[in-house]
Amino acid sequence: MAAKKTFGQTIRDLRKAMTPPLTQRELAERVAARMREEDRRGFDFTYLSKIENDRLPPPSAAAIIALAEELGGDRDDLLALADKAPADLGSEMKKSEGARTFFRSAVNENLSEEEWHKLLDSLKRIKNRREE
Amino acid sequence: MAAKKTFGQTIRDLRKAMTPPLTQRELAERVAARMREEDRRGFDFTYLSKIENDRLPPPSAAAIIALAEELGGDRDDLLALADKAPADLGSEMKKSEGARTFFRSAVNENLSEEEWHKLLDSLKRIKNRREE
DNA sequence: TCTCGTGTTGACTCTCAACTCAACAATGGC
DNA sequence: GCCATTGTTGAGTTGAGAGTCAACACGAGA
Repeated sequence: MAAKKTFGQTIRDLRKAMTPPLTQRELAERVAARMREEDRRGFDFTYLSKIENDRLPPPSAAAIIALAEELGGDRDDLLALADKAPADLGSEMKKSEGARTFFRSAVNENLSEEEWHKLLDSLKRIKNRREE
Repeated sequence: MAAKKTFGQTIRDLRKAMTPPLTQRELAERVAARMREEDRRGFDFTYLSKIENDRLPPPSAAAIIALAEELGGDRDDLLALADKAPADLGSEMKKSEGARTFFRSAVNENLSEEEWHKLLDSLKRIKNRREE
């Protein structure tokens, strides 16, 4: 099994794999432009440099999503690499009573990996039903 | 349907319903004692006062749990009232790859209340299957 | 009336995440 | 050799969350 790439390495590889390759300045500029529409935070190329070298932890979820969009990477994969799950949970839980109830029950049940997998299947079925 | 009590009102009512009723100073002191074992933060009675009057948002999850324990309230109910994720959700996410994957997908799908409800049904079915 | 216990308030502090800024180093074309 | 582009680094900033502290208000009893 190949050693898992770090978040920073992954971003750097994606950036260089673009045609044409982007510089840190270009990428950071584009990500910043995307982010300013949704969020109030910026994204400086020097920050990107540190992230690519894993000298700082991965950026905010908003920044990761903007990166994924600019680089054509998979947004979920990048979020997972950055271990950002609990952050997004908060906002979803605020919006949705159903989400709160569900997660409280799920955690209380102490599910196994297999059972989480079954739930994921249920989710996929719900999603497909919607798209029909 | 009775109007939902705020977090602050709920805490105040629980505090006064104790036998004997606690003062803000007493309760805050006990909560602080409990918290210092787990956490590094304190809990001042003037902070409690503001919380009971809903002049500040509910405290940290650790403080809410300590409050629930001192007051004999239901910990998950209080957490839900405060719009906080269940306390152990964070650790659940760290432990379980399946939980992370499921959660990421669920949040990205932006589910409706009804869809969350369907998921809860799936969860119940899984749980029942286990108990047979 | 004094003061004790209890509750309230405004201003301040502390910490952390998520960045920004100024300066400098390395590399490659001219 | 010069300088333009690209990347790196340490120090500093900013905003939000989670409280703390000093001071004051108010009613009940001695």
